[in-house]
Amino acid sequence: MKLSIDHKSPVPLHLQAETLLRKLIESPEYQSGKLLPIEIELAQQLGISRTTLRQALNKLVYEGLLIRKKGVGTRVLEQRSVSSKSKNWLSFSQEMQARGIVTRNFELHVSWVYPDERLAIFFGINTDKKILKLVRLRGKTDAPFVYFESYFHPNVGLTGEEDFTRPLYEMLEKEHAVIAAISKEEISAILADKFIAEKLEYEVGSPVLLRKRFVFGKAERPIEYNLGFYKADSFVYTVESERG
Amino acid sequence: MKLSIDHKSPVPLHLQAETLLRKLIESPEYQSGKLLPIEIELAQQLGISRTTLRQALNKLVYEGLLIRKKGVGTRVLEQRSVSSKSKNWLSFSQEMQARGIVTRNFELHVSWVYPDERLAIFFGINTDKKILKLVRLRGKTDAPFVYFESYFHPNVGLTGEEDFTRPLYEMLEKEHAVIAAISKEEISAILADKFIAEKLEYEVGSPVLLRKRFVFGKAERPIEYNLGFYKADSFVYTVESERG
DNA sequence: TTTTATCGTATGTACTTACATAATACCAAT
DNA sequence: ATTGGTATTATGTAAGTACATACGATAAAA
Repeated sequence: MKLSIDHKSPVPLHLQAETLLRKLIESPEYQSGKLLPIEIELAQQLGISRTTLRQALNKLVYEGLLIRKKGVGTRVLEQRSVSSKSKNWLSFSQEMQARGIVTRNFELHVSWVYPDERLAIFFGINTDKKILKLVRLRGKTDAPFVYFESYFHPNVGLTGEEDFTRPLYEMLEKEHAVIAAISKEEISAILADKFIAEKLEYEVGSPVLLRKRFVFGKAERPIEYNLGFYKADSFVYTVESERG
Repeated sequence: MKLSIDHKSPVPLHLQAETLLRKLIESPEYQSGKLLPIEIELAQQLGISRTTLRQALNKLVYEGLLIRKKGVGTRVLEQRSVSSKSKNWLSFSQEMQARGIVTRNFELHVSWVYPDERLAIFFGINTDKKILKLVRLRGKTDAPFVYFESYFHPNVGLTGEEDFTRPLYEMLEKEHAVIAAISKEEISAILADKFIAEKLEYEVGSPVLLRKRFVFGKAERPIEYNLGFYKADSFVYTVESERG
């Protein structure tokens, strides 16, 4: 495999090295356990210093993709792969439909807001760039059980005039050619504060399942950040996993 | 705060710097958002080079504990809680070990009990057949954060005299030729009752993440039912999924 | 008062050099 | 065949230097 780095590129050398290393890691040759090229040789081959290369290597080692041994070399860490039923993760409406639950929107609000710092970091934008915020209160026909706040990366191209009653990712795909490919979620338990209690017709201090979802398109580009506040008595999150 | 590094120590300077930085990160002074000492000054103060200090800083930034801005400085990002990835589901000890979290058992009880009806159904046995119940209170070295109750199918062959301080599924595999192949989990939010609050050194009514795990061996034969009650302020459940 | 330009600050990138250390290979001695 | 010593190999640690760049503060201009 021809390895090269573009010294004229504005992309920092250590980041290009990282990208290249990730490709090596993915190749069957190194997946099999063969040692990667030694640091000195690879650095020379790429025309960068060993320090710069190690900067990239350090990150991959820390990420658990590579393992190094003094006097031996570097190789790809064997990873046990696991298939998970959450592989076909869905938008809310698709999820509820799959469970046979008829739902409806109680509230829907679209607005443009400045992201806070954490959100700006996730999207890789400045805090002075407005982004689209979508608020929905949803539930079964008789009562709401989840309050959503979604924020979208500007590059998704949403105008605010889209039909948000449709399944979200279906609409993104059809109208904006944006594919929601990866979802990373954090599930935690909190207590309903006054605001959430009011929205969910719930008591202050009652248990709420907070579901933070980071949605990425192709090439792990962030497209959506989604918060879901679920009445705990109306919602259980399920996950099924298998050992590789 | 007096900052110092032992230049005579066998511990690498960058690791000592990392440890020190973690203490700074934990202190209320910097938790509030105040900028850390600038790199040049801190390096000089510690008697190490800026490069060595940056090695430690890089790790903490990558870990999401710190955020840096050119021309501005470095400060603490909101500290992330303990999380679990279902992608590689593991026993508790393996999970924590993978995260570099040192844990210990605060309590461990083994007993034989009659299953209730739901449990009997899950195991496919009668309610008059005693099963092994394992109770553990676990956490970081300073305080517990999760209370476990586990029940095992009689066919697993547990005697009650096993070493339950070892990683559970490893022990099952080695001593009973039982492979934990599939895990199905239900995550929900509840409030700490008197019993759980007492165990977790928590306040009654505080949020708790309840994690019910159904573990199956080969051919989907049930082998374990596990309840985990996690202090919500100490635990976030994470899931990563990809569209098929 | 607002806008623009400039400057200072602190981090980011990159390199070179030097030495330490763990693992392995090889060879000699038994 | 086994054991112990040595050399080689590749990573690990550390320092110092130089310059680039983003951010915020300040002053000048409009």
